[in-house]
Amino acid sequence: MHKFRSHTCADLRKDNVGDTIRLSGWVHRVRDHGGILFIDLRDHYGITQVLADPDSPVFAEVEKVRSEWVIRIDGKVLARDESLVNPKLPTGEVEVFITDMEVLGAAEELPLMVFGDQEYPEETRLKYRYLDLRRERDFREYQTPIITASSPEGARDFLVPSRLHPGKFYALPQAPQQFKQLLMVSGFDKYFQIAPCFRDEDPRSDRSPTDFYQLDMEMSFVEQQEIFDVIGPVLEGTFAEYAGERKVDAYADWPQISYRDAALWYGSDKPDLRNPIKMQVVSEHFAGSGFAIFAKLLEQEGTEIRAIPAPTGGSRKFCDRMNSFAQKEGLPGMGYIFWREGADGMEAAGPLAKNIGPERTEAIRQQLGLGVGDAAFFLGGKPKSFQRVAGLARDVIGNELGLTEKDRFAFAWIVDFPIYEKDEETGAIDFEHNPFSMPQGGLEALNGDPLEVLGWQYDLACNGAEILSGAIRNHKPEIMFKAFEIAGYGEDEVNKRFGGMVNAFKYGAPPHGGCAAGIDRIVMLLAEEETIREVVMFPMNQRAEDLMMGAPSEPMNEQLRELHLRVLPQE
RNA sequence: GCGGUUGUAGCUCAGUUGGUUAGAGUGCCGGCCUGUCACGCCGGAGGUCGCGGGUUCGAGCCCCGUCAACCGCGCCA
Repeated sequence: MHKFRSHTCADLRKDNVGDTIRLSGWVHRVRDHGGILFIDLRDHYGITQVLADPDSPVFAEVEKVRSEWVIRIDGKVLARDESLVNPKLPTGEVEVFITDMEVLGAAEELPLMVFGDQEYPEETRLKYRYLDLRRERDFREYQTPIITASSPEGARDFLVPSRLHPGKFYALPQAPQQFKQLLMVSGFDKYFQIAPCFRDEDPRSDRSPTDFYQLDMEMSFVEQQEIFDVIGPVLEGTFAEYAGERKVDAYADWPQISYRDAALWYGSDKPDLRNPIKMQVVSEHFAGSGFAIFAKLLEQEGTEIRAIPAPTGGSRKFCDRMNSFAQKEGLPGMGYIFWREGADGMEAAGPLAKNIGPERTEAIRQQLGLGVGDAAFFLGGKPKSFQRVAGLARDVIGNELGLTEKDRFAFAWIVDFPIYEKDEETGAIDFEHNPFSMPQGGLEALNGDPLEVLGWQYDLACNGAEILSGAIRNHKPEIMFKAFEIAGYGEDEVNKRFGGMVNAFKYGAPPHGGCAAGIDRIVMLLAEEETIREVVMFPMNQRAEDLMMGAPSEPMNEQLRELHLRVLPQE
């Protein structure tokens, strides 16, 4: 017989009754009745109830077993009496009478219970990840990080010192970006990879601090829409596969929204379209009105008043709560109007309505299409100053009023991103996203106002998260040099940083484009988890530390000597 | 780098207005129990209240500092 098992803990059925078998696994749960003792024995595949009584030659040893010990048992498969069948277990019609037992691995008192639904703080779960992982089942695929080569992408590199070239460093690739573009230049036409990406940036709850995976693809001789038509159905199918009862919007219905419109309507470049609220510009109703704060504001250049309609939000309590929400987020406040049933029919309430008078208030109501029981919130200033908070407020309003649909995956392509942005403090022009995108209008467009130039560049948003981004690439060296020049990088600098790729473009590069989807983030959405750590096998904590392995750690002196490195003491 | 929240038994948590010996559940140890499947019943052990300082007759609770975890901003596809 096999040293550890003849069957897994999910195998045994009525057909096996009478068989002598061998199982190995973890002690999931012990129920000791004195004269009879039950153990739920667990392995990766399932659970089988095994038992012993004083007739078993190893009864005394079985009594000593505790949770999470690893044991091997030999025994005889018995049918359970009909009244004793456990319908919760696939193996519930049988049980195994223990005739021999070996302790393969005892366990100390556990810092974290594998059994049950008790929740544990993340620090505990990460430090004892191997125990935490025992609590989950049904894994189908495993991934571990793979270190490959280097490629600058805009984020901070992870550096790896070179032993053979003292003073030089490798870097881990932030994305396979340049390599896949080089493959297009080679003529391979279509490429995909599930690619590890390494970035040394400060963590967020939805962003792994060191490495993550992308479903990466690239195609030659295509335009933006063709890329959508390839990756869209793949993602729709992927979501549908794992969505269960939840609704997945059909690819054909995914809207394409310009970056500018997304900012205006949703206050975000990754809008959650499960929420039906769409913001609108209502400046005209406040210009020269009796509400001095907004009226004065509008005299400055580049300012706007925007409204967030809130159907069914028409109570003072709710409106005040949203106002203090805005204040908590650092704005002076958020004005509001709400409409209620008055003595002579509908009346508008709230301080704003009094200030601007009934005619302007009514014009706003009509523009926003609101009625009795509804409310609207107003934010003013330069859009950049309040847009983010407006987007957050839209989320909160949608959720609190129950307007945002649950159990649905809603997608939106965000297109027409500007290529450049202006630094508010220094006034310098820099790339808004990565520098590899083709400007709409080509070289000619770069001769005008850089801030007006849009790129063939796009994201895909799902339920308020960015799950994919991509572009038609800039494959023409002369356009590339010009694009970098506008951002303040000379030819030398471009050659130094992206020389390999720019050089390749000189030898017959096809037009090409592609995208990369964030796999970890997609899994996070499907699993409805709030943090990326829940869907990563061995995650780092919020400070980019591996609590289980104790990484990062100090190197040994000999390692440093070999690498010709010396560590400077911290300031 | 900045801001917020949290830190009490192995683990998850409660702890009132500052007042006697800091509690519960679970786990652990001992006893009882032959049909449980979150088994049940009885008993017991287990505490640097994150750490340091201060206020007070008296601090888990108030104040200051510090450390750690998490969340957010800056940063970043």
